[in-house]
Amino acid sequence: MLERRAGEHGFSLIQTRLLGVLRDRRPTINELATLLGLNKSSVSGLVDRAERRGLVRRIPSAVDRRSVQVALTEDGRALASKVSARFGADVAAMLGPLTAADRATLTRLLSRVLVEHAAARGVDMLATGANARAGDGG
Amino acid sequence: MLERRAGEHGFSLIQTRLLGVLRDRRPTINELATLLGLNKSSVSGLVDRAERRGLVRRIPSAVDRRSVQVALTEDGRALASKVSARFGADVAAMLGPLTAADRATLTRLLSRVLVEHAAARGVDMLATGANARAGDGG
DNA sequence: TATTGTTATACTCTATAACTATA
DNA sequence: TATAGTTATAGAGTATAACAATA
Repeated sequence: MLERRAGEHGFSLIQTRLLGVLRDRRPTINELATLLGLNKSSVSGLVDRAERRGLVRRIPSAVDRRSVQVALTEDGRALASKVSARFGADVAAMLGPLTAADRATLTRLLSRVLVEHAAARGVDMLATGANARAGDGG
Repeated sequence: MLERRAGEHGFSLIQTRLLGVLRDRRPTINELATLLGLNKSSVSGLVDRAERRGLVRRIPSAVDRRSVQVALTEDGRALASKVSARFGADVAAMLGPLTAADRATLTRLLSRVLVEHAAARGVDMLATGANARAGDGG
């Protein structure tokens, strides 16, 4: 569903993940590669294409002249918010048939599965707040 | 997780979906395009690459000489089974932390959400048996 | 005329390896 | 020497449009 919503705005799942990751970070290319699980050269091209569309920009690092920081533009932030909101509405609609009590149960069980799955891989989802955001690539 | 398991055997998610779809069907290129949600020219290339690896073969249709049927080879079937089994084990391990009762509850609630979501799009999951198979592209 | 599948073309996405600028 | 990022290259995956063969 996220991919379909992104497609409505003419961009891909990985571009959506890029925008999502940048909503609360200003990472370097290397950090982005780790966050997205990609090679740094892949990220370089990804950022090129997003920059060409005016969604992100490269900011030279003040402390290390080899390095750049990648940040959302206003257009990029607006697009990320719109796609995220629509995706959230999709999920809400999908859960509509359940009673409120069943939705609460489902949320509790799934959260536990996901948190423990992440913990088994050394990621503390409760600490980062990643569990509260949709489409952030985490 | 499915993509990661597929990657262990050197192939992609879409190739895995192709093999999964072919486990109980022998569709034409056009039918595959509908099943996978792709353009027929994309499917033509997809089948080319799978055929080059010996995983599928093209069988000329007996009734329409324009048409071909795509079928798994023995190698393709073995690979599909192996990836499917590993993915099933991944899911089982992920649900391990839950009690048996919680697993049953989660299964019941998720099944209902998915079945109704499919029904809203005109797909009867209970009739096709698609709900009983992992990695079949449905 | 219409349909099936392939091919030509163009673009995104991905990785590896080589490169540059800086550290 | 080591690291950050880019570029060259190669390949998969995708769509559109044009095409050949068949219906």
